[in-house]
Amino acid sequence: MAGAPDRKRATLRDVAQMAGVSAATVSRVVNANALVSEGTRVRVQAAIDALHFVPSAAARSINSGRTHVVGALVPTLDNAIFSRFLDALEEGLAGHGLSLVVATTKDDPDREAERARGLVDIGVEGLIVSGVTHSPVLDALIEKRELPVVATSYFDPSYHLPTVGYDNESAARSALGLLRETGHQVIAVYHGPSAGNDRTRARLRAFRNDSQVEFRFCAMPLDVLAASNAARRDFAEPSGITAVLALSDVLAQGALFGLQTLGISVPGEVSVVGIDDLPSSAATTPALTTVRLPVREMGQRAATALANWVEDGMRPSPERLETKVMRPSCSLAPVVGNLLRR
Amino acid sequence: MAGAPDRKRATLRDVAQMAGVSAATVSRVVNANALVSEGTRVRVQAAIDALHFVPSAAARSINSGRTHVVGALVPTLDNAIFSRFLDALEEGLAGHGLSLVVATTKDDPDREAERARGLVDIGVEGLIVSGVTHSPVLDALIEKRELPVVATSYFDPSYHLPTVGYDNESAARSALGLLRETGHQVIAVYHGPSAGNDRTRARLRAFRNDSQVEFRFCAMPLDVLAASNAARRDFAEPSGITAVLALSDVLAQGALFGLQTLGISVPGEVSVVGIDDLPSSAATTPALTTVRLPVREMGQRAATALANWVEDGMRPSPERLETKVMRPSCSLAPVVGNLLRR
DNA sequence: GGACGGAATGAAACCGGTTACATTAGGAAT
DNA sequence: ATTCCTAATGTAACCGGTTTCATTCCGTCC
Repeated sequence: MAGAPDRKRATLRDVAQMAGVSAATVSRVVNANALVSEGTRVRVQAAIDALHFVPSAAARSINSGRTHVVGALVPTLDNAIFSRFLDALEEGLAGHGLSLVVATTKDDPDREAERARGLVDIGVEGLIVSGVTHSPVLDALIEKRELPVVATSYFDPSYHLPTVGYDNESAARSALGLLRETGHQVIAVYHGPSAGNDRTRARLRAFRNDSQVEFRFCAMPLDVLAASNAARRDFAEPSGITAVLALSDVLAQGALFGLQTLGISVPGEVSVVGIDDLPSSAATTPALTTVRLPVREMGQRAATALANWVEDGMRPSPERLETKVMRPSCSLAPVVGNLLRR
Repeated sequence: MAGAPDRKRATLRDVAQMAGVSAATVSRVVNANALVSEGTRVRVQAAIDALHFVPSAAARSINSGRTHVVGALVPTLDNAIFSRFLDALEEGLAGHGLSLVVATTKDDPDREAERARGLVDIGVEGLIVSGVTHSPVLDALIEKRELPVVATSYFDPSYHLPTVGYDNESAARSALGLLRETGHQVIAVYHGPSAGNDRTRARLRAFRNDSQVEFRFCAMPLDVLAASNAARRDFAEPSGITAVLALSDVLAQGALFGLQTLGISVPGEVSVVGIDDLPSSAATTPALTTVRLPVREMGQRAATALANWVEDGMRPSPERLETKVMRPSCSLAPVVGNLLRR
């Protein structure tokens, strides 16, 4: 509304001059320091308002050495499991007075390192990363700055950074266990890209050396339609497969939808098991049998761990979060039933 | 691994001293300035490496006046529609050399204002907000700092901030139009909380003053299970309702799942229409009829608009993004069919 | 051999705050 | 009235970079 006079933003000294006091006094007023008389405070505040003065964050942090910002590197936001995690993480960090900068890596270690460099350049005080496989460039950067970094979605107490997460292999083994107990012998394993994603690779390790069960591995993009199409392909004609084990719920839901399109009953004819436990997995018909990954809790724990490290220099201990089988019988049936039908 | 000698982080002058040069020269080396001899450069670089020197972001931005950080205020990350938007936004901003800080508002204007204050305190150069209804505190803050702010998920060229978004009322009207054309006269409208959410309120305006159709409004938390339960309640016994119009796909999916649980055929007996077009909405059986909101594009456009404003001072013009009816016949059927059955 | 020009470097001011320390004034205590 | 203490405020250094301008050194040209 005003003309063009105030081109540059007002500084603390501008305010001081207008109020007829010293810079120190203005600083005191801004920081609610008690040692300012009421009269002065009012006068200074008037000048602050008149000049639209807002203190510079950069100038502040140059003194305190703090930015109150931490960064998170996640594969993508376009997957409910990460966004839930971030939702909890953001909330937890805010509770500690920290802000969260996000950067997506698309599961590419080089891109991750590049983004991490960007985050460090803007002054993050700590970092959240996913998994334990990272570019040497990133490791060097972390070491160079002695940057507090917490690795999530993975539990490995021997890793050189503290991990806050679950055991991916064991989660997959839980899912597999359900299928074995109920007699399934030919299982389609649906999973997302494993290159650049050590969580997926860890889950895949649950299927090594198994002489009793035959696995049909099927990699696909991590999206519902891809899994639906895969199921439509795999079950178009009899194949002997009696179950789909999806390494993430997005794919399990897709498989379920694809089977429904084919008119194949779940769990009557084919069993479906997932990993994640997305909110929507409880609502499908039938509800999905899945292994719950406690991502909300992981977000809170990671927030606290990183916040304490950043604020008090307390390097956190690794934390293992328990996974849990949800709705074990909803989309899962003994194989006898399936065999009878197909 | 080293002992405890280097407690404080190395500064530019530490490097200068070790390399036996002036601070200015170190600065030149760090910034790849051409006017440094090869020998000096090597010597300085060695000192930088030895001391693990990383320049301070704060000290940098105090000179440039730039932080290269912008903030986004969204209701929640725990909804695919926002996280997709942020995914695109983050990517777009990164392309302009800007980092993104996220803060969640839970649709509470006070919390929004408080978080905005936090973002300004850490030095964001611009802001992305959702909708056009904000706390006066936030408006004052924006005006005071002359902060570039783009409002999204809403289109209103008369709003005092530039909007990049779609017309919510018209999106809801499109959905309603589909149901009217096919003869539905008693429609359940499922929607999330409208307090603090002007997008929802705008969508609800599409249902005013309609003498031909009877609406049964039903507010619920924005989550699949809530909608599933609502449907199970509403359709447990004949009610005359022939269609569910959900103001967001999460609820439409929930309604679909709930109906399936009851054994009610969609669209044979009841039609379901949503708004959003989540990726998973294309995969359900039947696929959901829905009004697509171009949130990815909105993220890109908002990123460009804000980036140009921040970088070049070019205040963007409002941008209207088109919504589009998707899969008009999948979960929608003429009412004759429904009437015959119920 | 002296003047000139450009490359390499340094000294110091500066950015916008914070803060340790000095100074002043006014009231209480003696 | 003198002394002492404290509240209120100012002065100036400082944080860690960037940048302007001055300076030095050297090769070149006349």
